[in-house]
Amino acid sequence: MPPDDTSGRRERKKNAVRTALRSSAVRLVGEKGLDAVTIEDITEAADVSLRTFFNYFASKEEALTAPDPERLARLRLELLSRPAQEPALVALREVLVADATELGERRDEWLRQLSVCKRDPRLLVALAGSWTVLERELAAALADRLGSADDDLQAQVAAAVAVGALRVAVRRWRNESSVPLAEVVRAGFDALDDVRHLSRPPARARSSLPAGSRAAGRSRVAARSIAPAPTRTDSRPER
Amino acid sequence: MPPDDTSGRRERKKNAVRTALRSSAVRLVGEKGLDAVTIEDITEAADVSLRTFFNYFASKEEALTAPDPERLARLRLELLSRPAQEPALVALREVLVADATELGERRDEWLRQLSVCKRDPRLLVALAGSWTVLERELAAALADRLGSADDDLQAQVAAAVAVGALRVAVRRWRNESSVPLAEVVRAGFDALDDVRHLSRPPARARSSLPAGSRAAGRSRVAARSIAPAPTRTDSRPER
DNA sequence: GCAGAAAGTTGCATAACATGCACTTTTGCG
DNA sequence: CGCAAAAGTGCATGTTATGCAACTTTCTGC
Repeated sequence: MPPDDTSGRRERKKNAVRTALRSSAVRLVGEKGLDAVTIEDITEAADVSLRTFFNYFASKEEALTAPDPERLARLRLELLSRPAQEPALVALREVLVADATELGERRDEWLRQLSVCKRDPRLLVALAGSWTVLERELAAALADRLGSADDDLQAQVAAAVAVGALRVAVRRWRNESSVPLAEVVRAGFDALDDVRHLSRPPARARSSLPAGSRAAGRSRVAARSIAPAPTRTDSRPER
Repeated sequence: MPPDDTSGRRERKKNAVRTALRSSAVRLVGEKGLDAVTIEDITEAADVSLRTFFNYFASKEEALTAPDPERLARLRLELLSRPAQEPALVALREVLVADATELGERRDEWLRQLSVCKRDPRLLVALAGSWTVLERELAAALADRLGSADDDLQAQVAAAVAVGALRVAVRRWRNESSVPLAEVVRAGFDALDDVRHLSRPPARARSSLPAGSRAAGRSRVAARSIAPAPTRTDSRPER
């Protein structure tokens, strides 16, 4: 059995190379656009050979979107360390909000990465793939936490719902980046709270409800975005 | 301004070519595996030139996963024709269950497509992309329905949640294909119903609740899957 | 119906992508 | 130190993907 694997020169160097490739990719593509940057450009910026790139990523798109393995491992641990009787969505919310807080420290880096992905349909697909990686990781961790089978329906749906809220929140944050990411994420879960009642009239009909209790702790971004919607012009498949 | 576009020889031929390419792709990749089939193989089977392939799809993966534009348009119309005061998730549920019923007629075709996608990580990413296409379409339709802006947070979260449930349901159906797809989808929304309460203890602790009311209409697939979970061996990024 | 416009198909050329293989260098460990 | 495992590299090769310039089919108005 291979030893710990965490810490050690080898592991550190590997992370360094991955990070170098990823950040070089983000920077270059941000400057020139996806198609104007070759993988070779990226490897030269990161000072490794072209061939080495494919030891880390299978494509340019993956380099720009794949979630950090270390972050996934951290999320998994955080989730497992939540109190066992805590409802799944609460645990997910807290873990993801905490994660968003940490990510907020690299705010500009993330914003640029997101805006880069927004531009190219290929990157949107790749980004969708990376969300499902996160989702699977969370679902597996949840199943562990509940001691249930790995394909627990509850766990999968809970993870899907949470990641859905997160995804929408992040998409919104990309436009409203003045607000801390963590707040937007929490607002996303709040919106989830609104939508979750199958048998309730749509949002606009609820303004007459007692607003104090539930709406108390909500962040200001839960309100409708100010940015005018970019008019939908196409409905083509994807790219 | 271009005329109607629906019906007419041109449009019919285009659909025929797209269908031919897609089904050839599914068949060949199902037989030989993704990497053993070149795009040229697919175009020869569909009896068009290699160059024509790229008039329809940007990649092999897209040919195997992109949602049918006609189906998207139909879903949009169905959603818009639901009663205006109906809660978003109810409308989504009914539309998607109805869609699943129609899709159930091409049961084997869909099952093969799904099992093909399951095998290759690239296809899983592409599939994730196609889910988000569906999600965006539904979110836009919902926003229309509510008369709100195109980036309505409620609509986006509702669509994300619904597609999440659908996605998990379809994933499950791939293993439990003896049950009609529509039932599994409905069960997915039922599971959503369980998960949606942020402040409630996890599923296993709720067995003492009055079971009759909510659980009455639930399909039998809502129970834990029989199939033993394929043990998670890796947690690598994606491919 | 017919002429022109618009849309779709095709072949060609070309650069980038992606992978297998063999080889070298680095790292970890006794 | 010396060996084994892991990572990096160069090379060869087939595939993918796109722009461009024909050519063909379909559509529209007259």
